[in-house]
Amino acid sequence: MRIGELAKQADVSRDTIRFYERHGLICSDVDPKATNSYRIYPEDAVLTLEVIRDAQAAGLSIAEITIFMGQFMAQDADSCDAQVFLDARIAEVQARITASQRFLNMLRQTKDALERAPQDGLDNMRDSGRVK
Amino acid sequence: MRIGELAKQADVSRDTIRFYERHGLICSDVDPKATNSYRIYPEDAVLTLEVIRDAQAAGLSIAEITIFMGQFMAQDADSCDAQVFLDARIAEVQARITASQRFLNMLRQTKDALERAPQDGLDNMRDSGRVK
DNA sequence: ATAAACCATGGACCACTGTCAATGGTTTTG
DNA sequence: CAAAACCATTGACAGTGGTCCATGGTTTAT
Repeated sequence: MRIGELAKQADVSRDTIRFYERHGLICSDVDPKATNSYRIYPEDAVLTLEVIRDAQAAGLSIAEITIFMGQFMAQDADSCDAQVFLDARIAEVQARITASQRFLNMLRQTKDALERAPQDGLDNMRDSGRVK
Repeated sequence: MRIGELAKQADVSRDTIRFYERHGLICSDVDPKATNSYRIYPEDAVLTLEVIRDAQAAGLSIAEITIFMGQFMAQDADSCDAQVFLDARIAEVQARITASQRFLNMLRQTKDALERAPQDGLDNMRDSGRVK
């Protein structure tokens, strides 16, 4: 698959793919029996890009995702470092999900308060959704 | 409360507080009967900073959080715009949580695979956690 | 065969979210 | 009272995650 096709299937820009590749997130090679310098991407690059999207949504940096991909793909997983890394990421992502859900509740309460009293502000909501 | 105290209680840097204030996320005023130019923050600024943290974890930008704070606090909530805004944020945050949970599962599966076979890579996991 | 669409490379540029340093004033503390 | 700790303002700097443009080559469609 060439970059344009991959970009279309994964719904990211060509430049983003190249950016990821520069950072070691995805790989490609050149068709050895081709005269051009076009890069060929494996079919599962689409899946990889989807994982990257999820990982970013979960708050990981490009550098962290690169490490994760290495561990996910690796034959040579250094299990000690990997355990430490994975445990840290798991804890962080859990914390982020918890915080996100807390904030989601605030969004919903704000919306509800607004629906109940569209004309006179949110005063009816005061101290109803406060923590502690 | 002065900025240093707020920074300590909310566990953010003074500069970050000033940055947020410049962007309209928090407010302060000067003690009118004071000779200095020190800014005074209300007690609930600590809570505000906690909400900001959650909102950032949920993926909102500073600009979006500013809008949300305005709607949360506002007497003058323009309910039509606010509804649209809140619905969009709710959908986005839900999507991010879902993606984060998907990625969290990958992290856990990777960790489990590593624990089960620390020495010979992750090949035992191949095609076990794939979607579809 | 020629225009339109694609590709690679390199580097400049961008918005965002802070952080730091310099300068000069104020308060607190020993 | 003097040093240490605090404060405000300004503006420069930094890291992250891309995006855009120019140049020049290749493929595809008409």
